[in-house]
This record gives sequence, structure tokens and C-alpha cells, in this order.
Amino acid sequence: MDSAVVSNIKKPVGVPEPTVRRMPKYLNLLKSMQKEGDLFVSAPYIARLQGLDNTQVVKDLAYTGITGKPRVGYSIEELILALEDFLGFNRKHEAFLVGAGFLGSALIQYQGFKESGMRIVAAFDIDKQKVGKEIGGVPVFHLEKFRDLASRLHISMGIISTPAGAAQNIADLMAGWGIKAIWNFAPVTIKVPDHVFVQDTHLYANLAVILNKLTHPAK
Amino acid sequence: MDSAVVSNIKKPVGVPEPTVRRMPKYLNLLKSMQKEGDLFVSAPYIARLQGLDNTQVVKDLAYTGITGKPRVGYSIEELILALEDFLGFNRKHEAFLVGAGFLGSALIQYQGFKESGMRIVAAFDIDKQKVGKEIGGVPVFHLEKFRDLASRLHISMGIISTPAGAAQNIADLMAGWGIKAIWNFAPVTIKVPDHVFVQDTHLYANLAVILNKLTHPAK
DNA sequence: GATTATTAAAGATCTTTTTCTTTATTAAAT
DNA sequence: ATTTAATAAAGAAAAAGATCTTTAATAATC
Ligand SMILES: NC(=O)c1ccc[n+]([C@@H]2O[C@H](COP(=O)([O-])OP(=O)(O)OC[C@H]3O[C@@H](n4cnc5c(N)ncnc54)[C@H](O)[C@@H]3O)[C@@H](O)[C@H]2O)c1
Ligand SMILES: NC(=O)c1ccc[n+]([C@@H]2O[C@H](COP(=O)([O-])OP(=O)(O)OC[C@H]3O[C@@H](n4cnc5c(N)ncnc54)[C@H](O)[C@@H]3O)[C@@H](O)[C@H]2O)c1
Repeated sequence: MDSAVVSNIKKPVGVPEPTVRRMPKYLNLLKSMQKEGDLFVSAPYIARLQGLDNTQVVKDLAYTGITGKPRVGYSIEELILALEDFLGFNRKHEAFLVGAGFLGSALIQYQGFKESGMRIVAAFDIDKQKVGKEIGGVPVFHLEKFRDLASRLHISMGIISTPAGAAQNIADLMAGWGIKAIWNFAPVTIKVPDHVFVQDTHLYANLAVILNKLTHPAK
Repeated sequence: MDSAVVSNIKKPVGVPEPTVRRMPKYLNLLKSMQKEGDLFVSAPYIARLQGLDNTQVVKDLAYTGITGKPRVGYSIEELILALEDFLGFNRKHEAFLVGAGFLGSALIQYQGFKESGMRIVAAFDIDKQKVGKEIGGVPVFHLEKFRDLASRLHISMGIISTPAGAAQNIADLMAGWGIKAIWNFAPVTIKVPDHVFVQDTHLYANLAVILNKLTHPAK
């Protein structure tokens, strides 16, 4: 009956995820401002460029611990460092990618990820045409080699860009091999143990929003 | 002073976007169930597979207009048709893609988009190496040809997969040429007239969530 | 035929996120 | 020095979304 007791559990109330998702955009903007030689930036300015609310930006930036000065704004350099630290972009994150097809190859060859500290160090596939080759300097191994390499190197992140049917299997293997976070591009919901964090990038979800809008325009 | 009058504007309170984003997943699941010969499905079953709340699924599905039967569930066939109609997946949507690089090529060659009715009919680039060639059967034209072709064909959707620096220009051109919706993969916020709908797919946002989690694990 | 278990539907509540409001700070202008 | 305007910060309110609760329907079981 006294189920109210349950609410004693203190949830570690972190940073709102929408805030984290906005931060890379701030970081991008700040970096290009810095390149132009700017030293300070105000929240209203950022808000205007990003199409956001004023106070939203102020609150997001507050999570980095950096405070701005009235009538001046924030130090761009301070903010960049704080955002990079907050997002973990100033550390090295090595990742394995499984499924070196069209999408996988694009991810491997994308230079922009360097900005985030994330580096794809090896790819895995089961297609004999691909195994043994390199893509953009990254070697493609047979999937069998994953366990061996994952234990020797110290890999915390796995990227799944295989067809949907293989995704759950790959996720199970990754979880078993000590991967801490999975970035999943296959259009399925994968199940993993609690200590593994999964981030889905379901392109279909985005496309659905567009097609729904085109098909049923809001009045 | 009487600014309360503003609140008389009736907002056309549509379907929640998170609901639209979940729908393609339901559709995927239902299609694979149908392939296995299943005829009915219950909301709790879907919820379990997708890691969602029971009532969430019921409410989402209610937006399609299809009602389920107690003790039986929903007709899979009815639901599939209703979801496809709702999402606009049962119509033809022709799209132009600008920026036929790594990511653009992956998108062009992705077979899965057929399921949604969306088809990339032409690609555009400024790289002479690419112009005049074909990628997966899709011709690559010089960007200059966009206006001409967009007016002759009847294209409602544009995909931006150019570097960030070019994105705003491309968006302006698309908006000028009557494109109704833009799917933007460049990591910048683009500005367009009100009647153009923009859907951003910022891979950085997803990566940031992962790296932030890896760097600062919750307690 | 009555009972039970499963399910959808509708409504209420809670949580999260965004927006609005007020206050305080401070550089620049007077 | 004083005033002004731009700004950050903190708090309140509103909006959106997710979850929980109750009710009603109905197929399967007894
Ligand atoms: N290409 C896109 O633009 C795009 C868009 C949306 C979603 N996706 C999703 O991304 C995933 C990959 O798409 P793609 O277009 O690159 O497909 P693809 O067929 O080009 O690549 C898939 C790769 O995975 C490999 N593979 C298959 N089974 C495997 C296994 N068990 N272990 C290791 N490797 C395996 C294949 O050999 C192939 O190289 C799919 O789930 C797809 O739905 C892709
Ligand atoms: N590849 C990925 O996995 C990935 C991941 C995240 C984000 N992105 C973003 O997607 C976009 C494309 O990335 P990519 O890796 O395919 O880059 P890319 O360099 O391979 O491709 C870009 C293409 O755009 C063309 N282009 C440049 N300026 C143009 C213009 N003004 N008009 C028409 N075409 C033009 C180039 O010739 C090139 O073919 C970038 O904005 C990138 O930040 C890509």
C-alpha cells in the first residue's frame, strides 16, 4: 500500500538530452566565429543564428560551468574548451564499425568526426570482397577477428551499419566483448544489457517526418 | 497592454512529432510479422519489442484511425495500410540530392528508401569528376542544371549532403525553385522561408550524446 | 451461461522541456 | 558620477510528452 516509499530513489538528474544535442551546434558556430577572430559572443546572437529561444541558449551554456558577463557575453575560447570537455570531444574515442557497406564506408571516410575525438580504427564485414582491403586507410577485417582485436585494443564504442537482420547479433557480440556504447544505424530496436548505452540513428524516422508533412500539410 | 489577445490564435495541434518518428518502426515490425503470416498484433506485444510503454503504443496507433479489438489486438494488414497512408509512404515522392560525395552516394544507393515511396531521381554536384557520371543508376548533373530540371520535373523534396559551407546557398536555391521540404545532412542551421519545411539529420548530435555518456557516465 | 484474463480506450497525473518574467550586473554613453 | 541599454541569471509558468489508473469490451475458459 505504501508505495510512495519508492519515490525515495534519488534519480541522478543529469543534463537534459536535448541540451546535449544542441551543444555540438554551438561548438561549430563558436569555432567558426573564432576563426574569424571574434573573442566574445552573446547568447541572443547565438539564439538568432540557431533559431532558438534566448534563455534556452543561456541555460544550455550554463551546464558547461562557464558564466558570461552582462553587456559583453561569453569568452568564445572558454566556451569552446568547456563544451569540448563537456561533450568529451577533447579525448580520444576509438571505435569499431561493423558493416562496411555504402553507409559504413561513408562514415569511415568522413573527416569531420576528427573534431569529436572519435576515430574508427577498424571495420568488420563478412563479405569476402571487402575483407582484407582498406577503406580510407582503415583496414577491413572478417567479423571473426572482432573479439580478438577488441580485447587487445581498448575499444569502448561500436558502430552498427549492417543490414537490419544482422543488427541484433552484432549488438550481442559487441555487448559480450565489452563495448560500452553502440551507435546503431540499422532500422531496428536492439536489446542490450543495461550497462551498454545505445544511440539509434534511424534515418527513417527523419524521412517519415518529412513525408508526413508533405502528404498532410498542416492546414 | 492587452497582449492576452494574442493567445486567441488557434494552433492546429497536430500529431506529436515523437509519434511520427516512432511510426516507421511500427511499420517495419508489422511488415516483418506479416511476412511470417501473422494476422493480428497487440499493443503490449509491440511495446515489449520496441522497449516502449504499453499505452504509448496504443495512443500512437490511435492517430492512424484504426481501432483494435479487446482480447485480439489490431489487424496487421489494416494497420500497415493506415500507417503507410498516414506517413505518406504509399505515394511517390521524387527528390533531388545536392552533394554526391560519400554520404550522398550512400543515400542514393540505399535501396531501403523505396519502402517509403521516396526516390532520388537526380543528383547534383560541382565536381567535374562526378558530373556526367551515374551513381547507382542515378545521373549526376552540374548544379547549374538544377533550376532547369526542377521546373520541368515536379520535385517537392531536396536533400543537402554538401559540405557545411555550401549548405545555406543550396537551401536558398532550393527554396527559390519551389522545393517544399529539405532534408539537411550538413551540420549547420539553415534558414528558409516559412513555407519550406526543414528536417535536419545532424549526426554530430547523436555522436555527442554517446561521447558525453562515455566521458561522464551517470554517477 | 458465467467467469476470467486480456486487451483497447479514455482520462488523470507526473515529468521533462521550453518559454516567459523578473532581477541583477556591468560596460558604454551622457 | 549618473544614467542607459544590453545582457546573464534565476525563478515561475506553460506546453509537450510519457506514464499511470480506471473503465469497458470481448474472446477464451470453466
Ligand atoms: N545507405 C544509407 O544511406 C542508409 C540509410 C538509412 C539506413 N541505412 C541502414 O544502414 C545499414 C547499412 O546500409 P547500407 O546501405 O550501407 O547497406 P550495404 O548493404 O551497402 O552494407 C551492409 C554491409 O554489411 C555487411 N554485412 C552483412 N551482414 C553482416 C554481418 N552479419 N556481419 C558483418 N557485416 C555484415 C555486408 O557485407 C555489407 O558490406 C542498413 O541497416 C540500412 O538499413 C542505410
Ligand atoms: N560522410 C559522413 O558519414 C557524414 C557524417 C556526418 C555528417 N556529414 C555531412 O554530410 C555532408 C557531406 O559529407 P561527405 O562526407 O559526403 O562529404 P564529401 O566531401 O564526400 O561530399 C561533398 C560533396 O559535395 C560536393 N559539393 C561541394 N560544394 C558543392 C556545391 N556548392 N554544390 C554542389 N555540390 C557541392 C562536393 O563536390 C562533394 O562531392 C557534410 O556536410 C558533412 O558534414 C557526413
